[in-house]
Amino acid sequence: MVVRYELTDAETDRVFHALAAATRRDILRRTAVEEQSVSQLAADYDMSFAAVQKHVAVLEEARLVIKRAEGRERLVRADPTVIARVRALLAQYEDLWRGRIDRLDALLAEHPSSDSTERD
Amino acid sequence: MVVRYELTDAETDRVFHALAAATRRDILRRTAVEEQSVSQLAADYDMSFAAVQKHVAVLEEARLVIKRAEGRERLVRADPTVIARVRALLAQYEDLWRGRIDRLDALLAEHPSSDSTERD
DNA sequence: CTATCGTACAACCAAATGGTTGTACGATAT
DNA sequence: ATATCGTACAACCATTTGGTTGTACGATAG
Repeated sequence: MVVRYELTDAETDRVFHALAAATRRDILRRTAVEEQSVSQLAADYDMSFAAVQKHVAVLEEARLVIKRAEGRERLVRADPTVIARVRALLAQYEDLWRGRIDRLDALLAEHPSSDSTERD
Repeated sequence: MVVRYELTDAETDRVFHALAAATRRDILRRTAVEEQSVSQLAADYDMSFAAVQKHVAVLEEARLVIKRAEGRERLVRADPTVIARVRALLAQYEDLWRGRIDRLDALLAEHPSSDSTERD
């Protein structure tokens, strides 16, 4: 039995909110390709370092990126696990539309459930 | 050649923002299963009719739902096409992470492109 | 040791968000 | 004809968001 973590409503809110800004999506893309320090990221945007720092924090709270310390730098890298869960959630909406839903836990989609079986 | 509509940054912002609230995700689920009037939707939430109306408007502006008039009612139904595009976008982030990107248009992900080939 | 780099964080501000109530108006039911 | 239902929309308000600048502090370079 694979313990598949389900996102709560609040977590899902945070993830979609984090994805709802082009700068943050860009940061996600860049850190998906390669780990980047906050100042490396900040260098390419037309806003203050502190602003970029805040965008990274939003991504971090949504657990879309992970930050680790290396000397005085903070290296940011994308973590695809939450993205995968969100993709699965969106797929469920499409399945609902197609009338493809039969399993109860799919109907309960977003509502808290302890665990379920892996399929992906 | 399949004309595949790509979402602009602003459109993507709107879609993710629309998805970043549990009430709106619930409306999307309900209208994915069956067309619902605005007051049918509103009946089940602990907020004013006007508030629900606004949530529906946000979903509509993101083109996640379509509203049609039937007598004095406005019937809302989910439209899965934008969802599908967003799922594809998220899949690209995962692909970036896995180093699976080889085609140029995938690297340009979100940036405006006239058309591309269908694969889904 | 000192200067600087990378970061963290607080305070502040304008704009957007998410709720409310009130008014208006066409469609329907009596 | 009148009352009511379903909706639209404006005005208002508290909170959140997304930016700013300024200060502080550990890590590194000279």
